[in-house]
Amino acid sequence: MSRASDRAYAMIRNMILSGELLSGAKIGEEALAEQCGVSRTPVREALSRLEAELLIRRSETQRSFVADWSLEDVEETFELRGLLETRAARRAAKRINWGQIERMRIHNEALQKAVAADEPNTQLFLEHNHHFHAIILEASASAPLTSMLARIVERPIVNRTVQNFTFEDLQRSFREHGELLAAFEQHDPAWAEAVMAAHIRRAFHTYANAHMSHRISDAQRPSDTAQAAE
Amino acid sequence: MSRASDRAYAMIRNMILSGELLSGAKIGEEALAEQCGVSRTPVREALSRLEAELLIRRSETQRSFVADWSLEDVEETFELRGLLETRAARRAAKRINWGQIERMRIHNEALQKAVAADEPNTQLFLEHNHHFHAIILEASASAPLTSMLARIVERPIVNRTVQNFTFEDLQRSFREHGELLAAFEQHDPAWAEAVMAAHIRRAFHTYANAHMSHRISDAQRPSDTAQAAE
DNA sequence: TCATAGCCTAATGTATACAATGACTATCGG
DNA sequence: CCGATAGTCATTGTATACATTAGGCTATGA
Repeated sequence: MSRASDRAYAMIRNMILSGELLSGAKIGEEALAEQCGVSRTPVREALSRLEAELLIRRSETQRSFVADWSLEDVEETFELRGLLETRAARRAAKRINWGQIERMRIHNEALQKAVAADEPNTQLFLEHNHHFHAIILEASASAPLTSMLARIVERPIVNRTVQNFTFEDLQRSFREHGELLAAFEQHDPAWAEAVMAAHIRRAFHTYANAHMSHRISDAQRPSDTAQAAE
Repeated sequence: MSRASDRAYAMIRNMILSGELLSGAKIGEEALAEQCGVSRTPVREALSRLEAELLIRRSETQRSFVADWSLEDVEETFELRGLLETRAARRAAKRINWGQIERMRIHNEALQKAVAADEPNTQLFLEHNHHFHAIILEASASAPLTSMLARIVERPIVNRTVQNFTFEDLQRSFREHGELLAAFEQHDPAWAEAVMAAHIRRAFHTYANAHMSHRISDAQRPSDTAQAAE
């Protein structure tokens, strides 16, 4: 992959998710290029990607702004994600093989260890969580579905959500993954679908609750959360 | 909007959909730039968009190829589109206002006139069809949903499909739109959803049938559209 | 004092030149 | 004769300079 444009993408996304760039703030290509230490060309490419992920909004005249997500937008996004991941789970349940299940199991255990340690490693949790869900997509064997879920919005939202997870939330996530695995072992599409639906719906409520209570403190502290690029 | 990159986008998409560029064919930026009469910069932007729409596939090493869609991929895409448009219809039924319904009605009548004339104007049909569905999205009042449906795949597929529509197909499409309007007038989400689901499902079968019967003749004639000299 | 028009500034769109990287080929050694 | 390696060619990635366009600011007139 291209080094400069990826760095730019990661840095800008980081700025947005960490709150360094406020919602609705105007974004200048030149300024970003300087901050990222690259030219405008890769910055423009990064902005395109971020726009596709809905992290950036463009005015009629092509000026870029940080997208301002209402809670309704976030809920709708969760529901769309639910729609698609649910479908992926159903397809995967029919097609998944032993090797894939085993890989999922490994990631799920690693994911639990990451947060069970004395010092929970959220970053590592996200890493394994991502792989876990990626294998489901792989097993769903649908290029259009994969492309849709891979590109749009989901991950930023997931990441933001997990920042707000408590220890119990993380444990519950781990258990729900276990149930998914059971459904996959049985190759039971209906079960897998249902578990996935609940999994994502719960995540939304966790997000919503945390969002409500943290909203004020978020505005006050400039945020220290680091974000991993792909 | 940017003139050059839009032209490039339109031209390249056209080449792909018309079959001038064969499935799996390698795409060179330089060559395309020359054909489109623009520099590589807007071509690169166009390729990004086309990649997001899954009309172009990129190798691990970033070389571009025309995507080769299996019938299964197309079906899956139709189902995903159905999932999303169905949802949009449901939301729209609750929120749509009289003005929007009226605009839809106008487009639907124009759309019928376009193909009822002595010489059916498919292009015009598509234009009004697009507006008709765009108003539903507008009425659904969901930014994430709109973005998802607007960007990904749908339109190219729709266009390819309509190429295969017979006169009766087009008339039926018109009538189904009418039924959608009735559901919207009643603000009946369940009805709107059901009609939309049927509308899209029928479109898929029309596509599939036409695809089947044309497949052989397609394979036999080596494509009468010349490949550009290099 | 307010509104409008024109200029000026700043930001985006495009072209081109250059750098880096992958692919292909030819030659040399086994 | 086959395979591997190195060198060359083609293609993509990045930077920069230039064109174009939107938006704001100021000045002038009513």
